[in-house]
Amino acid sequence: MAEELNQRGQDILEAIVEDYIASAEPVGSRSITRRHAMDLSPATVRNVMADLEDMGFLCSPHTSAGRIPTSKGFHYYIDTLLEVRDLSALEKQRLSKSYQFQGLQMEDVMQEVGRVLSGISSYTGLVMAPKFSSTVFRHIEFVKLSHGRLLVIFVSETGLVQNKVIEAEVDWSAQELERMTNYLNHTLPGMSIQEIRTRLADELQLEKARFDQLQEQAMSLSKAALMDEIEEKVFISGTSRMLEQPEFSTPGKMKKIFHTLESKEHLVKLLDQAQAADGVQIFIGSQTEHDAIEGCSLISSPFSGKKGAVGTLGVIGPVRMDYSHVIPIVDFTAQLVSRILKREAE
Amino acid sequence: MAEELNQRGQDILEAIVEDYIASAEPVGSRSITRRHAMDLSPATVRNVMADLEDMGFLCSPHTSAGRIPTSKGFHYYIDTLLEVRDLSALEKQRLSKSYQFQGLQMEDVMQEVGRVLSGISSYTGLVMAPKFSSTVFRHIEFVKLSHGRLLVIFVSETGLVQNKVIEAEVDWSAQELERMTNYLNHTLPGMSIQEIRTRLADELQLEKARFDQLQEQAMSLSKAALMDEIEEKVFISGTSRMLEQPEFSTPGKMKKIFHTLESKEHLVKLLDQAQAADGVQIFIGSQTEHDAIEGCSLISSPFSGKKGAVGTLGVIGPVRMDYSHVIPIVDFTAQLVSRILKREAE
DNA sequence: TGTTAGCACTCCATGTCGGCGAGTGCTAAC
DNA sequence: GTTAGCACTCGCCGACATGGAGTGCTAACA
Repeated sequence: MAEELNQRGQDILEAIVEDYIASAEPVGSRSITRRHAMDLSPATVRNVMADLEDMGFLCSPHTSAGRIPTSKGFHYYIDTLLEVRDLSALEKQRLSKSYQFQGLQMEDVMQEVGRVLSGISSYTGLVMAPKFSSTVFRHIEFVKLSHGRLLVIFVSETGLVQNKVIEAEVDWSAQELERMTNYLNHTLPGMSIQEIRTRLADELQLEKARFDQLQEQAMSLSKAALMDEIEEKVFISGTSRMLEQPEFSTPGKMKKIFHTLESKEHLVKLLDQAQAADGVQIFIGSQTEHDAIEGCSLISSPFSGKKGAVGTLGVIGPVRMDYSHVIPIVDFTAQLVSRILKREAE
Repeated sequence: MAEELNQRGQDILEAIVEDYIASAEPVGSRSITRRHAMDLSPATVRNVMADLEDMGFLCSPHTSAGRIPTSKGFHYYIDTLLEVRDLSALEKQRLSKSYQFQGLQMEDVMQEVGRVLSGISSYTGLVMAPKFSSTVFRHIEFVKLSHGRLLVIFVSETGLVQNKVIEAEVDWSAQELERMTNYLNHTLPGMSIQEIRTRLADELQLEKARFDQLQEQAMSLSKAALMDEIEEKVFISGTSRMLEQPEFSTPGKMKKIFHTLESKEHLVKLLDQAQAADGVQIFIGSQTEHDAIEGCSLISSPFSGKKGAVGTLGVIGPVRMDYSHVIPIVDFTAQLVSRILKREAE
């Protein structure tokens, strides 16, 4: 995999990738010598290109069109050739300003991040909200709906509100509910859902006799409220940006991509993967096992609140994406969001 | 507008509309006589078609293609010719079963309705959740975030949860907050937000001296929490269905439609209009002043909870939509959702 | 030995042309 | 009032030529 490539080969591969990113069209030997001031003749470039093709960095769609980079080519470009410059202070400031966060609640923040991300990058923005199990408990509330049905409202340290309806076995009175609510709101704050779950599981193992009635009731209630995993929330913005990419202009490809973006489950898997590592991650087209987003690349970065990694944001676009532009944006945005989440939790 | 059309004219217009709905292609005189067993010759049909074109029901895209219905033609078809059959008991049952509502909270219900609506109709589903101002108060809760910032959680009679962050002028203590919360939760349930607002406005007119401190504090807090209009929530499902329509297969038209669907504000306006009337409403293409959804039709119906009209659901698709199929579905779904909302509120 | 110029070749994209099919409008006959 | 017939109009499609861009190969050059 770690193929050696001499300086000239690198230069030419870089030129091809950049031209292809700019034009979305196969790149010929001639146009390279013209556009990039190389003191080489087209013929020489052709030789090098033939070598690059043999090595798997390039391929030609037809005998006599130019060449386009393969995913391996893109990989090499990103890993070795691309130098990501940091954003200037001015750019950072401008980017920070595009976000209008004040007064928004968590969900709106996620939405807003996606919106801005898509707006500046000109691609489609993705944000996966903090995982439920990794959020830190701040407040819980029970509201009685019809007989036996309870609405549970859960607020995390970062202000994320989750709610669900549970069917309680017992028809609690308002007083009982209030006492349990108070109990839980005094006991649980500061713990993550994951911690609460393990503690709950532990305590349920002990003999019930050891608990007083209140504790027991509260535990059974919070078990119903917090044990189930809640579906991840993914916010997608600027899907129509996908339509602007020439490589997806045929109806067939569009349909495929839109189905993928709509179903969300593929995205969750992918973003989950990205969450594991830290810093900016790049998934290129076919590399992702799901060929559902064949032809797409994802640039993503996890962001974090107070306790460990909690969410992922990123930009999805064609493989032929402007990496040098988007990578620093994603990177900085993740930092920004992390800072905000930590501030919220003060 | 109320042009007279003899029986034959009606028959032929109906045939053309139906063929066009089925094929998305201009309809010729010949194919009509073939497909619909009319004992008329193509020539006769041609004469009638020429008349219909003069009257504005039809138009021909080219000198010598078939004819396609104008929006006026569609209108006439829907108003006069189309007979909407009710769903059979079996179909109703089947439709009811596709909805899996149990245990879902309000927001999920809206989402689910859109999903199913889009699934059965094969077009794009739209649901506008109950307007905030028309919902009936059930419960309110304040959670302190960082200094001075309060998360307000509001639960409606139907289990809809809304939340927002407010900046309180005073840094209330936990006790004060609890007292106010209790006060509000005892005073307000059963009133609609609209009613609460007017009452609030009225009482603020009176001299402040008449209220005790608790009341005054609670009023100022609930003013901050409930006075602002909250953005309407629109749930869109199955946007990719739009891509399947041949009339939107060109990239340009796709982009236009997707922008419209993404921005939501146009949709809110449109759905708002639909909410005013009761029963199924149909908006055809250019009739909607926003030509942003030119080439689209909307079939919608309001649904209601306990107090008056509260939301709208519908299906959006090409003008050439299968009205006879979709109208009863939208109609019945609206009834179904209304029933469920009323049941929730028992 | 590496680089370059030249040349024949391959393909795609574009434009033109003619035929075919579907449809129309008109007229004359029934 | 209805129908058959006919000339006419277009759009669609396949065939064909053309030009341009690119390639691979070979031979000459430094």
